[in-house]
Amino acid sequence: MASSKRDLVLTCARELFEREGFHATGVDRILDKAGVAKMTLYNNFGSKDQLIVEVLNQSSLLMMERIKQYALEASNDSYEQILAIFRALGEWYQDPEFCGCMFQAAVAEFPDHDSAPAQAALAHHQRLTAIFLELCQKAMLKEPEQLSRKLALLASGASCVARQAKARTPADDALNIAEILLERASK
Amino acid sequence: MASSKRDLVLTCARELFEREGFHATGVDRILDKAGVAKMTLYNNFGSKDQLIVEVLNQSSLLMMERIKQYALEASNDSYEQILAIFRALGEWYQDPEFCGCMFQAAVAEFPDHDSAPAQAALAHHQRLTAIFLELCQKAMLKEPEQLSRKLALLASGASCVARQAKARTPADDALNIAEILLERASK
DNA sequence: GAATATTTAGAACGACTTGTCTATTGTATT
DNA sequence: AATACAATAGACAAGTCGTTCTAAATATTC
Repeated sequence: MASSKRDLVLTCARELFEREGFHATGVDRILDKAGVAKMTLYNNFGSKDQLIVEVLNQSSLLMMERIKQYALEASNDSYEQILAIFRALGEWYQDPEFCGCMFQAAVAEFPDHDSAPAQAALAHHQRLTAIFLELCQKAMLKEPEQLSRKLALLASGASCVARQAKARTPADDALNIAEILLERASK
Repeated sequence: MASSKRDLVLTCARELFEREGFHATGVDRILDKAGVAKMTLYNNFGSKDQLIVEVLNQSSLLMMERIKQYALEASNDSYEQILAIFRALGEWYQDPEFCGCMFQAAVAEFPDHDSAPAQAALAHHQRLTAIFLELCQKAMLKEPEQLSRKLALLASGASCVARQAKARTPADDALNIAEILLERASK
């Protein structure tokens, strides 16, 4: 299969970028992990920068799918689905593989606002906000735009704190705040 | 003055680290900006890593002083002082010099949890939480520990989102949530 | 003013980086 | 079986990085 090597590189790169950062992860380490020659990487992606962008885009779509699926499995009620997303965050933070949100790392490592990684991170946050917005509207909650922005802010904050403290406490706190916000927006 | 050169390097390094990141900022760029020879840096700090740590520690203390002072100038009431801190965040994000919270960048660029920069960032977050805790206790708010954790989470989340979107909206949203939380904890 | 530190500019070093080139091996497809 | 393509290992170039060293110039102290 032609694309299997490509996907392999993509996956290995994502794991290393997550764990050790983008700049700190050399191309050679990705190659070692993937067991692939250097030219296969450069033939498929052109450059490390482009590989980073593709990893970010793939990760965002993957994460969105997982979030949506998790919400659907948790409940049929949009209100409950929103809370389920925050419970999912708690489980994510408890995962020993968890090393913080990749997109927060991307904006930190590529501070130029116009850089492709920074824009990919912005797009990711907007996608997350859009998911919340859709659920807020379905649940007939008041001021859904502002509320979805707040929920996305809570998720970002929880991920940010969890990266430092490596506990589920931030997710619990965020969930608790989300419950309060939803309750107020429902009556 | 012996320490003036040292402080100059410290300040220039902080500005460059903030704007362009730690790894992306080479030692030579710091020297150019400070107008200082290479050996003055290495005689004063020993290494770039140590310079980073000192920059982080200095920045944290500086930020804490500013926050406390801002709160004191805003009001005599602890309750109002908490809200004033979130209003200060909004002004900070509007500053054209704002490039995101330095400590969030530090944990992203030094993912190793035991690294000195990561620990400095953790200490910074704990200091911020401690300030909130003190104010919550003075204001006689319910469950001050949990509440101060939540407030710190809000501040982190707002900084995180503001770095991407570069607007005061996240600060306004965080302030709004904080108002809700304080109201609930006061009655 | 002499002696002692400090600071300077700049060369040099070794380790690392991304990316390219080449020559060889493996693998499909016809 | 033969041709076309993909992938391999590894050397290589070119550049950047942090760090050290040296020798001259400057500042500080006695």
